[in-house]
This record gives sequence, C-alpha cells and structure tokens, in this order.
Amino acid sequence: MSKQDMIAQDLAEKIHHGLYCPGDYLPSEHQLTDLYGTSRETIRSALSQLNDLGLIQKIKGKGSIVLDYQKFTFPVSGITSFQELNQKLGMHAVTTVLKNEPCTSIPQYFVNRGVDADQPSIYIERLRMIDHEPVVIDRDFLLTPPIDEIPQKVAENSLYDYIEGELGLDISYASKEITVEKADDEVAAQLKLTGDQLVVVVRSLSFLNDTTLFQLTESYHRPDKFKFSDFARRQKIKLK
Amino acid sequence: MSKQDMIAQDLAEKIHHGLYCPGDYLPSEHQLTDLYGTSRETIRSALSQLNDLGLIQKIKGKGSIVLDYQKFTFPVSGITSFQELNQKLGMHAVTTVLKNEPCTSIPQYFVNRGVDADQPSIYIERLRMIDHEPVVIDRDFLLTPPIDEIPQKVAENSLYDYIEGELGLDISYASKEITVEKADDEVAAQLKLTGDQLVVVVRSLSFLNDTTLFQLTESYHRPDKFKFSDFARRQKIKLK
DNA sequence: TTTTATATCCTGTATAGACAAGTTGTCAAC
DNA sequence: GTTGACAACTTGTCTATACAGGATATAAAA
Repeated sequence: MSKQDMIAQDLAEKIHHGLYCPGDYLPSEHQLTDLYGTSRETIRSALSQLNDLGLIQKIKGKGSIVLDYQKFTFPVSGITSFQELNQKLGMHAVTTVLKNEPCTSIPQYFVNRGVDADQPSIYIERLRMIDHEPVVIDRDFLLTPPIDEIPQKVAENSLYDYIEGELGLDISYASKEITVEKADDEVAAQLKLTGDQLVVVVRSLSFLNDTTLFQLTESYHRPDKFKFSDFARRQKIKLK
Repeated sequence: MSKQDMIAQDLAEKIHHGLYCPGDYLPSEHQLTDLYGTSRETIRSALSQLNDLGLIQKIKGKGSIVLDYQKFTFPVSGITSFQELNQKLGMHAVTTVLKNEPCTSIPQYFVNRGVDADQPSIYIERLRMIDHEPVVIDRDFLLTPPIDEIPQKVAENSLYDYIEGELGLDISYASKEITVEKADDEVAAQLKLTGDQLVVVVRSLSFLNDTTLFQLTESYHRPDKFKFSDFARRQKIKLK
C-alpha cells in the first residue's frame, strides 16, 4: 500500500470516527505535509481520492471541507459486493446458494455485448434474504479462465475476497446497467412477486486490471426493496 | 481551461473519432510528453481523467489501452442534464414545461435529508416525450438563493447551460438515489401508467463547488423506458 | 531446447520547487 | 463608515528529476 493510499485511508477513518466533522475544514495541504512527513503532491493525491469518493470537497483558495453525504445515503454504486455491503451496513442478510455448477451458455444480454455465446463459466445462483424475506437473486457467471471453480464455502460468503485474496486477481472496473423488466416465472416465484411481476434488473460486466472480463452478473431485485445510491461529480471534459 | 484538460479533451475526441480504437494502446506517457510539449505529470493528469471516465485502462508496465465500454452503454450516470443526454444520444425528445413558479415547500424526502422545509425555490415541472410518448416527468426545485428565477425559454431548453453560463455558477457534485414506487395519481396520469402504476423515481441533491445546495430534483420515469448505465472502478481505500 | 540473465521499454510513486489564482483579514486612505 | 490596497493564507497547475517495479524481447548460459 502506497503512502498516498495510507494517508487517504487514515483521513477517511478520521472522518468516519468524527475527528473531522461535516462542515469542518481538513488541515491545509501544507499542514498535512508536516503531519504525515511527505511532499505536497502525495497529500494532494490522497485528498483527490477522498474528493472522488465524495468524502470531501476541495475549494480553491479555502481548503478541503468534509461533506455529510455519507451519513444519509451510503454509496451502493461502484463495484461493491453484496457481502461487503452486508458487513458495512450491518444488514444481517442470509445467503442461500441455489446453484454452483459449470455452464457453457451465456444470457443474450451479454452475447449482444460481445461475449462469446459458448464462453465456459461457473454459474452461481444465490438468493439473498433479509428478515426472512427474499430480496435479491444474483446470477453470476464466473468465466473460465481465469476462474476454474468456486468452493461452496466461498459461494456462501464473499466471492470477491476469494478472487482478490486466494486467486490474487486484480478486480478493476465494471460496467453496470439498471432496468425494470417483467420477471420470468422462476424469478417471480423465488422473490414472491405479485401484481405485474416487475423486477429491477442490474446487469454488469466486471473486468480485471488487464482488461480481462471475468464476471457477468444479473441481479434481480424486488422493486419495493431496491435502492441505489450514487455520488457523482460533474465532468470537466465533454464527450460528444 | 488548463493544459491537462485540453489534452484530456483532445485525446477523448481522438478516441471518439476512431483515431485510437478499442484495444489499441495510446502513445506512451513519454511520447505524449513530446507530442504535447508538456511534462509527464501533466500528461498523467490528463490520462487519469480518461481513466476515471472509463475511456481508457492504465496498465502498469504496458501502457494505456482504449476501452470499448462507451460503444455499448453510454454512461447516463454522473451529473448530466436531460438536455445534454438528448443532444449526445440524438433522441429528439420534446420538453413541455408544465409549471414554472415560486414555491415555498419542499418534498418530504429532502426535508428528511436536512433541507429546510420552508426553503424558497422556483418549482419547475416538465414532461419529456419521445416519439409522442411520455417518458419522464422532472420536478425541479431551484433554490433561492442562489437562483431567483428561470426564464421560460431556459426551462424549455437547458437549465444547466443557464446556471453555468448566464449565472456563472460552478456545478460540482450531486447525490442521487434510485427507487421504485407507486406513482401518485397525477404522475400516473401524465405518464399514462397502467397496471400497478409502478414508477422509477430518481431523486437528487445537486451542489455548487462551494458546497451550496442549489437544486432538488425528483424524476419520474416510466419503468419500461428507464435505463441507467454506469461505469465504476473498484475502490482502493475501504470505508468502514 | 530450455532456462537465466539483462537491457529496455512501460507506468507508479514520491520529492522539491515555482508560479497562478481564489479567499480572507488587516490596515490605511478617503 | 466605506473603500481599496495589500499581505498572508489557501488550492490549482506545471515542471524536472529520481527511483521502484511490472512487462517484454533479446542474448547468453545451461
């Protein structure tokens, strides 16, 4: 872990623990330079990370002010596994692994986006329940290679811990799409949907640092239990 | 506009025009240093912007590779106005301004998040239609101050052009939340909803660079017309 | 042929210094 | 009291340099 990461981590924790409160200014970059014994650019890199996360707002000529966004709406955006969210939010969700088997066909959505239709993968289907109510069904396709198999214990817990820890792969980015669709009968039954049987579908393609695609996911959310929070910054450069 | 912004803009356009194609490597940082006649750190800042946007992927020891994410799912995340999307995607949407009037009460959602219940604002309600079909209803509350009034012509076109251009305000960041709810009768009628009358609600609070809140928005989307695309990078620092 | 160095690209990180530009308080001049 | 110049802070940008460490091709050694 680099200096700038450690400083960013340290400041994030201090903000979280209330040492720096929303509305407060952080010490100036010059002061942080002395505090951490590094150069100003290293401090600036750390602050830039916090800025991107929405933890602080940098204001030219004034300083870096702590934002209170986190208090209300925790970001459910980004690449965050269900298990990570579960821990952070203290949700006490229960995961049931419905399927965990090799598979050689991929949903049409992903084929349309250039994935080979016969791409071998491990198919994992999991039901997430909170307070004995079905909330989400995750259908994951873990591509082979780079992933050969998923131990049952891993499927029950954190996929990402296993991929990053055991396999040593470098999860880097994902594209994500949210739509609302009519659920198929299987999903409708599993989520105990009523009425129009509308379900929120989150589909994502996840990539390693070397741009290798390693995971396809379809998440089906009960609409009344679905919430997506995001923090966004206005883009400086315009894409035409 | 700074050097790094101009370089980022220039590279983004070259990628868009196919001068650099998905899968290609950009010239190395050293080569770009010569091309643009700047220092390496300036080049790196520019590349970092493209990296954040998901236009490229930086790989240590190899180079910066152009991603093809943009081709399939254009990011509808971030702070982007409907009018900006309309232009970029060539949607030919038609906007009807239903209301544009001073207002002194704010929806409960925003009050719960700390906004003063009696906060004065300009209330603008707009219906967006594509191919003569109602798609979205936007309910905007533009806070007074910093915004005193919205000319009718502006409400029909781009709010953000006016706020950034005419008023010279510096739009910086927003928090956003997506849920699915039962529509009230007014929205249901305007969007011609059927069945369960479920509607996708996007609520956001938008802020200026100096952390001033200036806009509250409730967007009601017809579920069958709703699509949200996002590009996300895995966070290096962990928020507990 | 296979393996092992090695040179040489690349990006990542860190440092030090300089100047521009926004913000704020002070203090003198009016 | 008000205004305006100024100094002293802040962050933003840019430069130049250095070294670490990953990736890769080539050449030497086994």
